[in-house]
Amino acid sequence: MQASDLTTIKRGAQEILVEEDLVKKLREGRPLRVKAGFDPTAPDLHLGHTVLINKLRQFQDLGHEILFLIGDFTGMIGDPTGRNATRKPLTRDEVLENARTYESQIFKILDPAKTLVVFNSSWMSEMSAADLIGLAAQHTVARMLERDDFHKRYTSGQPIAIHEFLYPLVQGYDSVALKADVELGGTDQKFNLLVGRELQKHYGLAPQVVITMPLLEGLDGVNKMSKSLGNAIGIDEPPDDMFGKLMSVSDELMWRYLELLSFQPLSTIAAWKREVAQGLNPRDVKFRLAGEIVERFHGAAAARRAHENFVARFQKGALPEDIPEVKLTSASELPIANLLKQSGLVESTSEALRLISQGAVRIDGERVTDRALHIAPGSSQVIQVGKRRIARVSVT
RNA sequence: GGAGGGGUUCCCGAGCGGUCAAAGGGAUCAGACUGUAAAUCUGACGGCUCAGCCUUCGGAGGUUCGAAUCCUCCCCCCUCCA
Repeated sequence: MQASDLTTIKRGAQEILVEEDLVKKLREGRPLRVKAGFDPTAPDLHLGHTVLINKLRQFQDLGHEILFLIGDFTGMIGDPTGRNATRKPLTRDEVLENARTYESQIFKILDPAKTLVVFNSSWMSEMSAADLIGLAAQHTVARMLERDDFHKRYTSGQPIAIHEFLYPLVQGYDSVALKADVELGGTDQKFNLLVGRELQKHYGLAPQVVITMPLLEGLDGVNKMSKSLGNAIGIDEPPDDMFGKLMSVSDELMWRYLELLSFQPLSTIAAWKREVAQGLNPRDVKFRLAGEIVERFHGAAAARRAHENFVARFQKGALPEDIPEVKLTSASELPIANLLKQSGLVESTSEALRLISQGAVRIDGERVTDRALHIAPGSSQVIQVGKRRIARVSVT
């Protein structure tokens, strides 16, 4: 083991439990079995998820073996206490379909040759009721209640279904079945990851090292990145959107993104920090960040084009290259507010009128000031609403 | 099974008979500025055939000139006791 290996592993990690164990395992000089578990639900990965995947990638680069575990067993049972009552158990086919989607997404970061995708149903569905009860006997209710969310729910009187206690045990048992040396997870997974350690000891294995990764903040810089909060950057997003969203990250948050998302060495990032302190525009560092990330998911050419488009559009105010075309039909003259709504540029005529009075609407570059403006059929023009909504609208 | 508390506009959360399309905060959007879709400041933020009108405060009825606010029934969530 090289001293630098440990530095690489520690980068960005929230916690390593227990670091001495990790050092010991690394010293053995064999490829370690590094596990990370994922839901079998339809993956729609965003950059927040890639923090963990990047860490897996670093392990690969150091010669270790990745066990990409898909938790299909629990997914196929379904979780009746889930907030969403309509949440249905997934079928075998859906799980396989989702697994394929995972692969297509994660292999933009991971090396397929060093990644083993495994399903926990392959050992869990073999388990008998007696085995399961035996597994459950390895843990006590009091210890389960130590988990923060269980504790909160219990003390505030919210229900906890029995099977919810089983989920951490199943996840922990996965580590037993896989003989994992290391397991990675988000900080929110700490408890479950530690259960894996306990269970491995019970089953006579060396306990895995637990590494927790921080949850990446979303574009707002406050909440964790999540699709439902609308502050996420999806890894399948078009290059221009991805680039623009990364540019919209605040100057402070940019450094966090660099630490957790960039593959640039920490020494390089430190050098950039010094440059900014000496007067370099933080925007230019953000360009580097945005360029690297877009390149990772879309390739170098797309990254270059996204950069050029961004400069043209937001620094020079040019129109984007691909303006969506909208065709409307109308027998008579169309009030501007209705035209905006029908073209999908705004959600309601009320919003349209509001935006016009705020000076946000432009037709062929000319600001619209007349709320009552009518557009005659047979015309075609480029309409902008704010900086980012734009369409070529023709009325026939 | 018994006793309480609560369901308000995207979210949190005020309001408790008229002045309520409903305070305040968050999110979002726009404008200004700029170094960028950073930061900051200002404004907007239910819908419509838009200086007017229509529909919202868990659901259905009712009282009243007038209800998010009062009454009745119903649905849902939570707490305590059993």
